[in-house]
Amino acid sequence: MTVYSKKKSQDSMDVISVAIVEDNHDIRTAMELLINGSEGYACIGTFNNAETALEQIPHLLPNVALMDFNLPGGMNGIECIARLKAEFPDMQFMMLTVYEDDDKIFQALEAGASGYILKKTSPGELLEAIRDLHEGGSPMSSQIARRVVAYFQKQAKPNPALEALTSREKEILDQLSKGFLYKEIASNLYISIETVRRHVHNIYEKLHVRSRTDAVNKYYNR
Amino acid sequence: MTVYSKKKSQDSMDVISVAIVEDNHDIRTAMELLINGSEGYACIGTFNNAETALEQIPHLLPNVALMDFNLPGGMNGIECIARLKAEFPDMQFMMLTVYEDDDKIFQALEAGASGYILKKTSPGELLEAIRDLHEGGSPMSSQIARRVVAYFQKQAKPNPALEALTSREKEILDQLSKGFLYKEIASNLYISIETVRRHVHNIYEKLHVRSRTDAVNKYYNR
DNA sequence: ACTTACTTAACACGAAAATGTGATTATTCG
DNA sequence: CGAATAATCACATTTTCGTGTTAAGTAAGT
Repeated sequence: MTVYSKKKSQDSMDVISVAIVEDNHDIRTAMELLINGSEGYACIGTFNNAETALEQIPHLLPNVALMDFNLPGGMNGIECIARLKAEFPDMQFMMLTVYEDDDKIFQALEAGASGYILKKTSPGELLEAIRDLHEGGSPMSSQIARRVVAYFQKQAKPNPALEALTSREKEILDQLSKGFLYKEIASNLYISIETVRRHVHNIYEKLHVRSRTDAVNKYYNR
Repeated sequence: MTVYSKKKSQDSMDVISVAIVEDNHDIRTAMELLINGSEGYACIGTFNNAETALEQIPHLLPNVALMDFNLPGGMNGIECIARLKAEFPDMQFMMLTVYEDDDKIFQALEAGASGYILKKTSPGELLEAIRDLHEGGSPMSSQIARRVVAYFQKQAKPNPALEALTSREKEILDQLSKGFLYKEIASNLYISIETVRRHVHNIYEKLHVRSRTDAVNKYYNR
């Protein structure tokens, strides 16, 4: 579990205000004590459920909010982050959980969490991660980072079926994907609409689809 | 905050073989000396350009390749990674550069780099990053991680125009995006095809589009 | 010189989609 | 309780799309 921090930031030692949303009493109290016992950090609020947090945090306006995933009641930490982030885009959220699976990670990041660390993280590293987050970093273990990177790489590689298309066909497909009518494509590429039809037909055959939408979906790897 | 689990390689101290692709002679030699001088690491090849690396690395098969961005000759480090990764998916690539801008980062990750660290990284951290990479992590500074996360979040936020759609309309749009015919949508949702037609019509009006493809493009925020 | 593949083009037919207009139930909300 | 919104169904017309078939000119490679 390594977090490389760009700068250790002893310079501007302004106090970072922190809120904690965590249902487990022991963990919550331990974190509160840790944060309040460390210079440069202040825990200004703790909550054991999302609903209360959602109500109080807008008044407290902490710099950083630590969020557990599982919370009692109808709302989980992800949803709680999403709502708060929508209203306070500058507030920084750190997901603090035991889950390491892709779904949870991506959901959290999409909801607006910028940091994602595991509960087994040491007190020292937690403090460092909080500061890191506050200063514009995205603290996460390199294991977590790998998941995110893998997602990137998966997204990047195009459907190999597209390679079977000729350059002209790719051009046509690109026009199709942009929603142009056949006659528009024909006029854009200075060819007859019948030729467009033929190309489209060949494209559909090669991609094994029977409609524009399916072809475009393959084009975008969905 | 209980368990302290430092993922140092306590288990098998197998030697990690490393190749270096870097045109600057001083940096290259310094890294080579660092790696060969450290237990558990072996530098089995160094190259000052992409072409030679592309030719030799397939014979050396290092565990990890450190890649500079700027290289003399026609090929840069990104392209070099892309080609090698395509042939050797298990080989791990670390981008080692001075650039911190989004484009370079994303390009490197898409090409297949799993680690991305800056040249100013300390020798100790470099070694740690190499081992980390070899063990399945994605070492990167939290600043770099933030860029990646930001990309995620940007991708996530849906087109606000979609909010104007009713839940039923969103449901229809989702079916449209999957390429279903009207009659298939009708049967999937247990409604008449005429109702589907009507919903589609309303959707198009709200999204200001005139075709399925345009609607789907808006749905996917394109 | 002879394939093979790509691009271009035309015509016809039926299926599907888009447009326009109208109308009947639920549901929600002040 | 009314009013607004959402969801449902219907019919007619026009346009676009998908498919089948045929074929000529070009470029690349054996």
